[in-house]
Amino acid sequence: MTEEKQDKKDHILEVAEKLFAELGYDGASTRLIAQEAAVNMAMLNYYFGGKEGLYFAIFQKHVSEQKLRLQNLNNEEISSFEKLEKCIDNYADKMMSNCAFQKIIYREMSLSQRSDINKKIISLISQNALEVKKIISEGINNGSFNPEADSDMLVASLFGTKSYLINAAEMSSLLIGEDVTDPDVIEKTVKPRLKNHMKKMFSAYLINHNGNKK
Amino acid sequence: MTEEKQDKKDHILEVAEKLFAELGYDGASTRLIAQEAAVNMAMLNYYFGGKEGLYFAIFQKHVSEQKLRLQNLNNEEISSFEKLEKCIDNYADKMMSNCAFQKIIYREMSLSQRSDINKKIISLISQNALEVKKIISEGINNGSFNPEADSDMLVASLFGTKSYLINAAEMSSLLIGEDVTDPDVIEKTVKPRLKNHMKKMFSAYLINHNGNKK
DNA sequence: ATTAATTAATCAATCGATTAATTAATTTTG
DNA sequence: CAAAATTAATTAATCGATTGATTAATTAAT
Repeated sequence: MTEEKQDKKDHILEVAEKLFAELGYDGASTRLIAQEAAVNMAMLNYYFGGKEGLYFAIFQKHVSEQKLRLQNLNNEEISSFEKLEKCIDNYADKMMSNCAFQKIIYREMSLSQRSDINKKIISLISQNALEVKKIISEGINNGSFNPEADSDMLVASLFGTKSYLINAAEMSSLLIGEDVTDPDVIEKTVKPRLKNHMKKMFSAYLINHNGNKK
Repeated sequence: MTEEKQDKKDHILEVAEKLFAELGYDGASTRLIAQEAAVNMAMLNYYFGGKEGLYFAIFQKHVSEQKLRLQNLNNEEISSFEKLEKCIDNYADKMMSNCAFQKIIYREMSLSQRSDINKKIISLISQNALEVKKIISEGINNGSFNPEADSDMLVASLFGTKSYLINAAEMSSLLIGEDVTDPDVIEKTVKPRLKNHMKKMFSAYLINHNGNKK
């Protein structure tokens, strides 16, 4: 029964995440979430203590999942650029599985409310961002990367490009000429193009930087 | 009196834009907007026909303002990269004046509601995005840009980097080590670094692309 | 005198949350 | 092991608060 109960909670979390991503925090009413998850509205409060608790639980889930992943990368003995390539692949690969959550995150981050949630987001995302920054800084320090490179802006470009593709999906679709919310298109078009683009561009800027005369 | 009335309407629009950016559409109640703008709540409906009308009016204002600006760029007889540099400067310079509106735009674009507003946004933003894409495509076609470059992804990187800095301001502040919502910091630090970063990176990738052996 | 602008009070609708009642599951006990 | 007792899970109905919008009355402008 504990397993069934957990399945039920997980199902609610899934439905809620999808609806929060589509409609926003206020737009996704508890009534709609309960209806869509086929549970009584009072169960949301019974399980999660309220709407905010449900919202929190979604973040908790992703935090714990992420902690498992984010460990044995920076230990490997490979070049700085190979590390960076792994980061690029990693974030591009999570494109589909994390799509809804990413929408929620960036939307929440752009709001000046719920500062407790905001702090949670920062501590969650900052791990990734600071890790990437560290890799770039290392590359600069050990002389393999362009010494003029701006590690902060590079992080902004890496994360910003992906978030633009996902959060501004309608614009991206217009640009690319295909529906970038279609899983097939993401897998066969967006992912490979994003990976290739980031690697080539970063490589040209960080490694083959022989055009700077000054 | 018509002038006074227009000033009043403009003032309401300013206050509303700020509050919508900070708190989101649902978070900014008409009561709060009216209070903050020091007008009676009923005036919002009297002037704009309702909350949605007020929201619409903000978009209308920016659309009409933009149409004035977006004309005599692509006519100039300068190199493709110089055009691209002008675009970079242009979007970086609008960073402060457009900050609140950009938050609203990207948040709205990531939501699956208000499709009428969404279309307005797409038609507004797509002009800029497609213009940049056109410049890059031209550069590729006339042989001055890296023929392997992905114009769509480059647009995503340009717009995505800026939107990351603004919409994920708390993350950016953590990265950079300064408060990127502070106008002084934007002017003296963020703007020049963003401009320099985008120009250098695009230059390395699009022009000095001699590291590709295949 | 007529229209426009502004106000305070109020409307119905929706929201998240809670209640009390009922059913299911689990534990205790004889 | 089975009946009773206790706890957990689930439901429908309802609560107060807040929302956007509207009204009727008042003031200002034409």
